[in-house]
Amino acid sequence: MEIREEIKKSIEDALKKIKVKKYPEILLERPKEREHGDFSTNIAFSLTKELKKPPQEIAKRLVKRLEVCPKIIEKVEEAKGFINFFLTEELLFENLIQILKREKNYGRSEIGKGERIQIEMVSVNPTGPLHVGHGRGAAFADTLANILEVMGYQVEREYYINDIGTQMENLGKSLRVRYLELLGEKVQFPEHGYQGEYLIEMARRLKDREGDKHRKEKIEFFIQYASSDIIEGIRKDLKDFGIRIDTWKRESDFHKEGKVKEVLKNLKKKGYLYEREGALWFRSSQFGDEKDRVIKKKDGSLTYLASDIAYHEDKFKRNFDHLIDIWGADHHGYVERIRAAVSALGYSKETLDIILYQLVKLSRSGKPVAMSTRRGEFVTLREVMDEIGKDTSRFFFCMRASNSQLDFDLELAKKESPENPVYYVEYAHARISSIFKKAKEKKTPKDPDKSGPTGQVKRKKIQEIDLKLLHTPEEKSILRLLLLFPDVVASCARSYQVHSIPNYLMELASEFHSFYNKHRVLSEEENLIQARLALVEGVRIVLYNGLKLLGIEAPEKM
RNA sequence: GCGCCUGUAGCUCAGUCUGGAUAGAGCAUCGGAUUUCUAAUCCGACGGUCGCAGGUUCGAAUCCUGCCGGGCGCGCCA
Repeated sequence: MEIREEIKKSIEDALKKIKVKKYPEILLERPKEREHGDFSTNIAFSLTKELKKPPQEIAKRLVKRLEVCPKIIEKVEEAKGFINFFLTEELLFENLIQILKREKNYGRSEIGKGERIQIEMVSVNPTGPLHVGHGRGAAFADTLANILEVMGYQVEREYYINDIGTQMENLGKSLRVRYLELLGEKVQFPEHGYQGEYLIEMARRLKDREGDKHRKEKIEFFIQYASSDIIEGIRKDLKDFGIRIDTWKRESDFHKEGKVKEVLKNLKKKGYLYEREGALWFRSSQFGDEKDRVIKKKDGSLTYLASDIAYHEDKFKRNFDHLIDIWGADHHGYVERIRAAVSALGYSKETLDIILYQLVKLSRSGKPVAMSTRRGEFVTLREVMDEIGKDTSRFFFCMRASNSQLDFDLELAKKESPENPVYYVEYAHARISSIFKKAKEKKTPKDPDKSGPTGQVKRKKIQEIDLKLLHTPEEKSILRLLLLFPDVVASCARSYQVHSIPNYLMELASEFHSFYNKHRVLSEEENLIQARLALVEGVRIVLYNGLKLLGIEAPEKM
């Protein structure tokens, strides 16, 4: 990152020298072709209009005036109007040393400056177990949170529980019916009831434990029983899926504490509420929403919007620097009304970002798996975890951009074959660990420092290792890729995306496997062994750090 | 009907924000590689009118408009 800044600055200096004052932001991209260098800029193209010269000419003039630090840049060239920069070996070696020194901290940065970010994640209604789609949201949110933490933000992960309202009523009614059915009564199933198998099982557990003593119990009992049972299940699912939740907020608390009433009063005072057709409306259309929204129904009960507004106001009052809501795409109709509410309450829209993730299309060996929440037919996160495993599932969930649908083939994910990218990355890590194990065995008692695992590489004083011995194309490729890792993480943090991490790891694993096939680490030549051990240790550290961001274990052997 | 997301190789997708070099991977298919650190690996080949049509531009997968296909949502359900 410092390197990019350094190059940018030198370009700016050169621009000044040729007396160009106005220019767009200088973009450094990573060229597709190796011959085009490590970084390149198209700045000359953007100046053609102003200077009325062809890009080649502008680029040539710039190159002539460019003064770059020779420790970083070995060569600068003009090619078809582009300016290409080639990094020095020295820099690549220095970076490897940094990786070995910083280990788990390689890739970290202080860009976040300790700013506080609150992430609202998962927040599924406790009316049933988490399903695959929620798993994607959870894996995505958790990974993004990890990335932001590594970038120096203080992240608070929060789950908001809608534990009251119509849906809870329906849940309670449904459980009651299932319970009474088990006691042999014939009862009409509620119209909007939850038909899932899990409620029948829940009823059975209740009956097995406590018999028929709840036969005459009021609906509140069943709501209470069902929701706490489900919430416990959700907590356990998330925990086993490696998702950390720092704070659990309950909708009912906002009511109890009078915060919902308070926020309504506030909105009313500002003139953003009005009555029509017996209901109370929020004037959200005034803030960019398509239409106004009901906030209190004709029957006097409040909609979820009311408490959601109170919840968001509560977030603002807790003084976070940024707020991020991560929702399933099926909630996108909700985005504008929440943003409207934020504006209406007088808070900055910029502080709140709402990220939507698209749904998961589940299949098995290419055949789609039908899902319907209404009929209670869905594949739960628990089932996926049991069948596929936490790590593989998390990798798949984070592999695709969040705003495109995710195809998830259960059979493919389960396969331990080349079709499955997860093993490919893990295998690279395991192979490296295995090299170190071997190296340790080779160690002779007379000369314990000659070769060995990480500890030995470090003890031997990294500076003494002759990294210049790493000169093959495969080794160079790896060194260049390692240099990119901090950039990849930073770019994820900027764009609130995570899929570049798995993609990067696959690329790094691929470069490593190529190297491994062509060259031997534990060769005859002691200095070369040391240099290569340092190199693969660098790869191992980066693979480890990347997998860690995804919440995945890095296996020592497979 | 309206709104959001999406359409790139046989399949799954990067690349689109910030327009640039012959459009990249993986899988599948075909052909090869291991007496040596894990073959869950490697090397090579094949494969694309970037949904379609216009427009802007020296230059468009990328920006604009229209159309077509897929997903999701659409006033007192969440």
